[in-house]
Amino acid sequence: MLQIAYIKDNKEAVVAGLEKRNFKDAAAVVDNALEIDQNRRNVQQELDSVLAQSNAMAKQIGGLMKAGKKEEAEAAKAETGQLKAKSKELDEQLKQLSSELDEVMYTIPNLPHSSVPAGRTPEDNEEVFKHGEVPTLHEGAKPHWDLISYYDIIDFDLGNKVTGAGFPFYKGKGAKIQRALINFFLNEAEAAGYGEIQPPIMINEASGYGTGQLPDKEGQMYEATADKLFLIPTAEVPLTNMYRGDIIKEEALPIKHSGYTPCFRREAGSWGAHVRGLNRLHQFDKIEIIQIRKPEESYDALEEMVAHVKGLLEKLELPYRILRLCGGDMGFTSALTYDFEVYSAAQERWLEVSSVSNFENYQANRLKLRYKVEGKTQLLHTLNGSALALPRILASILENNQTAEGINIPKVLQPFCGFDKIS
RNA sequence: AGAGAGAUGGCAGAGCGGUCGAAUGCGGUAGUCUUGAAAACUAUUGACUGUUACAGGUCCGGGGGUUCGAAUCCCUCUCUCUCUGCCA
Repeated sequence: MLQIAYIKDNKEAVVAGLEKRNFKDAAAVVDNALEIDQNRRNVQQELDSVLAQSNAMAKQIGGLMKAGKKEEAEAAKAETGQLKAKSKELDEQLKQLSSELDEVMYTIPNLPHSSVPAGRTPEDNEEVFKHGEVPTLHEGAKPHWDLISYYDIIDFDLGNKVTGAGFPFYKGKGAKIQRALINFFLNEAEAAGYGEIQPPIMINEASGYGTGQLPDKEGQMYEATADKLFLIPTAEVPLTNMYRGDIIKEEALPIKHSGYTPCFRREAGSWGAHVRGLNRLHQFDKIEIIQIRKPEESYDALEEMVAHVKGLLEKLELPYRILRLCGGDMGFTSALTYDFEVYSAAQERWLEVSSVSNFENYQANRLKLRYKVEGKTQLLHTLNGSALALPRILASILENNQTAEGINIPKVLQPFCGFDKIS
């Protein structure tokens, strides 16, 4: 979340930033937060002075007891009753105000970076880069959902039977190409300096709050209610929460990790042609990369991550474009997001395969993730990106590389697969 | 899953109702000595909040209670360890 002190000092910029995001009633929400904060501080100060008084009294009584002056001690005791009542009352007010402030602060999204275009919908996103040729497909080319059943490599019906919609089985060469993609992506990440992590795929509530899935988006996660654990929607959650509450030593920076995990998303309320086949699943595999950076380095790190993802797509020989998301389309916690989209030739549309974001200190503030500069603790910046999510990559490989004789496997994947064609 | 023990500063570990934000050791930082390093010695070394600055306040796993006063007593939750059971 944002820091209230920052809002206090930069009120106008904050309101302007929120408006760029089309955040409703920005000025009123900000004013409300500042007012609650002011009240909170007033109560805090009053409470502090009451506590200071009773601490002093208690010490005095202690001294008197030691000196054996029983009567004086008893007299002093009698005086403390009022202070006690007062502090209890103030303490309750303080708790009330603090939780009110938290509630408001949790509803305020991150401020967009200056380069973020204004806008409301995906149409307002700005295309900043494009690469590769859209292939011309042979007569009778099919979308991937037809290809996978024709070649019997991914089975949705079986998934329906055993689990439910959106939980497919990968079979034979389908399973092998998954494994190949995972290895390829992890190796590439390792080579780019991202230390490989295999994190848990369930997280507790505190972690959900840390990266911003909670308190708002619990409906997006599968929950194991008996233990109050959640299946992760992305490896970002465990990878970033590794450092929750930490004060990082400066020499340990930058921190760079990769992690492969299955990801689970309930995707409540999505259906239709655009979510057919591999386009949207409840369980899918993804390699995530994250960075934890000093504030002044975070935008260079973002570019570095963008370059990494570009490299992956180019090695896979997929046509892609990069969008800078507009204020209205950006995630709640992000300051700047680049989406990567791969062209899917048979569906004749762009599919989002990666989202690379700088959260600046928005997540770090919730996480209390800091480092020390010249003796002072300062919030770090967190970044993450998909590198990459498998299903749509697989969809476009299948669609773009299909021929009348079968589907060609991209060269870089062949050593991992052990075959060069699905036929 | 059952029984027992425990949770204290970066780490180890004392404290078990009053001046304890917390002994001591290790580690870290700075200095003295040294050509340099090591050793030794000296000093310093937690976080949060707050103030222009000082002051003040909070934090000894989390939450609640008893008390004038709690790291210390009570309740509760969570976690860890040991033994037994089960198990990839």
